[in-house]
Amino acid sequence: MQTGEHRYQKYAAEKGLKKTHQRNTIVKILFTSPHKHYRIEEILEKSRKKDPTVSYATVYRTLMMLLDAGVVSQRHFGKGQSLFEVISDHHHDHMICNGCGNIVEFENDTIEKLQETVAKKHGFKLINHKMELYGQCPRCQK
Amino acid sequence: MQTGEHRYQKYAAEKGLKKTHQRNTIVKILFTSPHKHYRIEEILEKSRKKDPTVSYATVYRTLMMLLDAGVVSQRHFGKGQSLFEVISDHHHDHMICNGCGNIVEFENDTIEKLQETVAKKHGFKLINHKMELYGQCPRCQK
DNA sequence: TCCTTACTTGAAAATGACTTTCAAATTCCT
DNA sequence: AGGAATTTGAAAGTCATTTTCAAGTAAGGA
Repeated sequence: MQTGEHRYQKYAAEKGLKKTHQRNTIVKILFTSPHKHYRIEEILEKSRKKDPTVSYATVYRTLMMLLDAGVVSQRHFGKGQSLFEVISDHHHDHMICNGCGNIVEFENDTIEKLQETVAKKHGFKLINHKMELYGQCPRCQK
Repeated sequence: MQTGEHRYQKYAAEKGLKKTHQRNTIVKILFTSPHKHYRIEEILEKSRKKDPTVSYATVYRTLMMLLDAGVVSQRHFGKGQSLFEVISDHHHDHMICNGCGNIVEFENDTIEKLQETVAKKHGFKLINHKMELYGQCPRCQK
């Protein structure tokens, strides 16, 4: 199995990317707290605590690079900014609370299989999918 | 069963909306060719053929009104402009071709039920969901 | 029909979230 | 150290909406 860090290193070597303090800082932040959905601004803030010279543009560019490297994925839940998350080994979908915005990850193999079935029925070759459930979390139901 | 036209009329009456030529034109276009996914620009063009005074702002505002009235829904497939479609009586999800951008609608009750199960397992009250399958349509696979 | 008031409209300016540009600063190979 | 190739931050540019505002209509009453 390959970790995201691993994949990033390989990608950087292949592309001949130079090691810069800013990029290291940003990447490290992503890898040391995975399983979270970050806005660009959030990553920028965290990065600046370690290296005040990091700019929005560099966070943005680093994220684009990591997307291309297949290390992170980008999501748009509802409106507003998009969120980035480090891709882990297990695929999952999201359930979002309309109230507090909290995001729960889940996986359901049966649904995955049915999606494949639906695609086949229409002659599609399924590449990827997006499934988001919106509702009220237990706390926000009161 | 209530048609979209019906729901719009009711909403307009409740809100005391005035009948204007522009709004009538826009709404009629939506209702006379349902089951399609329109960009704002597309609706604007079609409207202008019937009434050249229709502006982008009015199409936009009419769409927002219809969204609020529960007559149309708004979608963002990938990047770019969002699409609007008249809500029909049967719920459905979408399968989009990465090649030609063609959109196929489908429904799958089993998946719907499983989504409900997932939500319940996490204590969520499910309000709505988004499911999009991306892939290659038969034609684009060659 | 004529008023009056509230609702609408079109054009243009404003907004929000990215994206790209460009000159200055770094990295890294020799 | 020297120099070419990358990177960077700040600022300008894009794109798709969203809002503003002054002028233009419906619609209910006089």
